[in-house]
Amino acid sequence: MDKPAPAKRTRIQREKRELIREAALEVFSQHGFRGSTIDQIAEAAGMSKPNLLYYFKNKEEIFATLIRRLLETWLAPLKEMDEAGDPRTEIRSYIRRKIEMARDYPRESRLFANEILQGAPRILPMLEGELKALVDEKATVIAHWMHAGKLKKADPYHFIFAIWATTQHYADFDVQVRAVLGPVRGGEGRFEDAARFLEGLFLE
Amino acid sequence: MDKPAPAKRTRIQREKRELIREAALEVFSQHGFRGSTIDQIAEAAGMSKPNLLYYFKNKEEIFATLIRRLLETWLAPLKEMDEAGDPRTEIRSYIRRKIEMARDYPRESRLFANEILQGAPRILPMLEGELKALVDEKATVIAHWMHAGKLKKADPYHFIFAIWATTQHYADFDVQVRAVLGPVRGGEGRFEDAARFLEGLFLE
DNA sequence: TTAACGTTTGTCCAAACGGTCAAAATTTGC
DNA sequence: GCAAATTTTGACCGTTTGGACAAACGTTAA
Repeated sequence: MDKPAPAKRTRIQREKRELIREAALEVFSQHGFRGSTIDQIAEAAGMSKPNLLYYFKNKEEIFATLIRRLLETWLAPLKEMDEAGDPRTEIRSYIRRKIEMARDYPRESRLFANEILQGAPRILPMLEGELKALVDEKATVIAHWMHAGKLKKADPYHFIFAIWATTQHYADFDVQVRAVLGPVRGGEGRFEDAARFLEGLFLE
Repeated sequence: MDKPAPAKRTRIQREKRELIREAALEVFSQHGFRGSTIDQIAEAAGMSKPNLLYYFKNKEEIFATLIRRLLETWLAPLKEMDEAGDPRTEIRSYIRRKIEMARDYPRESRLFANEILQGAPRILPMLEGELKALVDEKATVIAHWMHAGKLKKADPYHFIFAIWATTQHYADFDVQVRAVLGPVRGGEGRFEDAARFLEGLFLE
């Protein structure tokens, strides 16, 4: 009789919850939190609203689990940046991974952008905690690389911001990018073009 | 007895409409279109909902006038880029202007970002028309500068995208930037730091 | 077979929302 | 000073929305 509150989930619960998350990602990333309705998500997941609410307590909770998972995905590429590796190779790989994410997971990128735009009401603590700590660490690494003459000297924090901004731009502002590039240059190749351009920009 | 449909507006109408636009910018830029209510805007403007609706037919129309004005502001800095000027000076000025806009008009930037994120439902034609035309023109100018050896060679379209992305990042992702930089480096000086970094990035 | 448990649905509700309207209050032009 | 025009307000309406609930349906394992 209990709602699925504890972690002991049945097979159906695991499947349906995943189905709902997928549908919610689709809807939330297109319309934002307040712009999305439970009905829309339920329909996208192929079930009725009360049925959906059997699996998630409320709209907020669906969004919360989505954001929680998103942050993992989001921090992963930066975490992989290895102090022991070759600086230029590491930066190049990081840019590549970020551009691939913009291409393959644009919905996640937009969801994240949406949340930050609204002032990050639900993830501010994580930005000030986990994210800041990670960036502090990697900024130090980058600073060392620059000091050793392996990279052009610059502010490592703004260097990271610039990589974030430029790569995510191709997911978040995709409509604008395609509108400006037109049907020819705005085709599938645009991500490869972008990657090449960004490598040149950030690595001389 | 007529609603303010024609252009002949009274003093009060001009003042109140401006007041509403200001309030609407505040609210829309924080919550997006669907996340904002007429009541919120009315309260921010210090008037009742029916009173607000005396000046604007509906929510959509408030948003429309805001977006229309926004696009002017938005294209202005790029328009000012002068083929006859010194390339490096022109680019530097453009970056400066964009960073100043991120600092002084973050609400406009967020409103714009919000609209694009949702797929630009209301301004797609303008992106494909006016904006594309302007970028095409300026990309040609930049390409000439690069060809003449005045700037490092790169794809001029992605060059422009990168300037947009990095500068607007400081308005749209301000919360994140401040969270990561912390209270010390995240103070007022962050825009100046950003400007210096970006000049270095884009001009060698 | 059947009892217990898990899942799904139809119905319903209260609050929030966009927007209308007529009447009251105020301002303006003569 | 007054009539006409403009501005403001309170009350109201239909719709959408998030969410509750009990009843019905399905599954599983003793």
